[in-house]
Amino acid sequence: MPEKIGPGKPDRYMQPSILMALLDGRSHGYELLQHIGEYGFLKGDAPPGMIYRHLRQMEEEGLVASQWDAEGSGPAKRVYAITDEGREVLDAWVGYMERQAASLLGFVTRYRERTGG
Amino acid sequence: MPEKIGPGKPDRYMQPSILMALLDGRSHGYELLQHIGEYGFLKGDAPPGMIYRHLRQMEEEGLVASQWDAEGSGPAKRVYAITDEGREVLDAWVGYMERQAASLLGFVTRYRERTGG
DNA sequence: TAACATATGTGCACTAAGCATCTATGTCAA
DNA sequence: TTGACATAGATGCTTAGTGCACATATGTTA
Repeated sequence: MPEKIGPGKPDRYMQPSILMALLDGRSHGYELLQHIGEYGFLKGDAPPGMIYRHLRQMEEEGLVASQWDAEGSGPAKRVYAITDEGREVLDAWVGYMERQAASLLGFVTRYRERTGG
Repeated sequence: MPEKIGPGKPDRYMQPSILMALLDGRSHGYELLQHIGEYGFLKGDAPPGMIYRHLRQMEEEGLVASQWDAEGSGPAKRVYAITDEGREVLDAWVGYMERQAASLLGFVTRYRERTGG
């Protein structure tokens, strides 16, 4: 399970961002697009194609579960919810992110000490 | 110049690690291999092929400069030194890493508040 | 002289990103 | 009533970067 997190995955943190957003309740791709930027890991908006691919891959891995929702206005939505396994993976991600933050701050400190800036 | 740093580059931070190590003085690939793990961004050792490719690409970009050193024991080494441009890029990296650490800690805090753990 | 450590590289398969594009559906205004 | 627009989901293609195995060369030492 811990092989699912951490590098070599890039530092956009799409997966934990999606899982985190789903902690607040079920949602669908198009809606998630507009919220996962809040965490500060994306420059602009996430490319739309990206999030759908992530969601489907995460469903294959059992981290989220989806069902179609044709209610409401507009076209049908594929609505996702986080699973117990998703919660575990998110927890592991948070641990990794904490360690990563510590490494980053250590690096920054080391640099400032050397350059006196 | 700021396009050279940040995502989509992965979070192994090879480039800033190499530049940082070269702040302490000129060095060569094989030696750098054994030191850049100290910063905490690599699981085990960096794959040897990786570092040589990075060094040559960084030389193309003008961040480091090399010359052959046949002195001393063992085979000749290609010894690298950081350039002024390399120093600027490292400085930009450090700024990026500081912001990244802040985002990470923000994410972690948000998670802990939600889950109470 | 064969094994080993040092030192630098190349080749290939795989993954993920980035971007453009495509499909479909519902809404609303001219 | 049809054409524009917003919503929603998905695919195709190119490129970048990784990971791993392997190749090459030189000096040291048993």
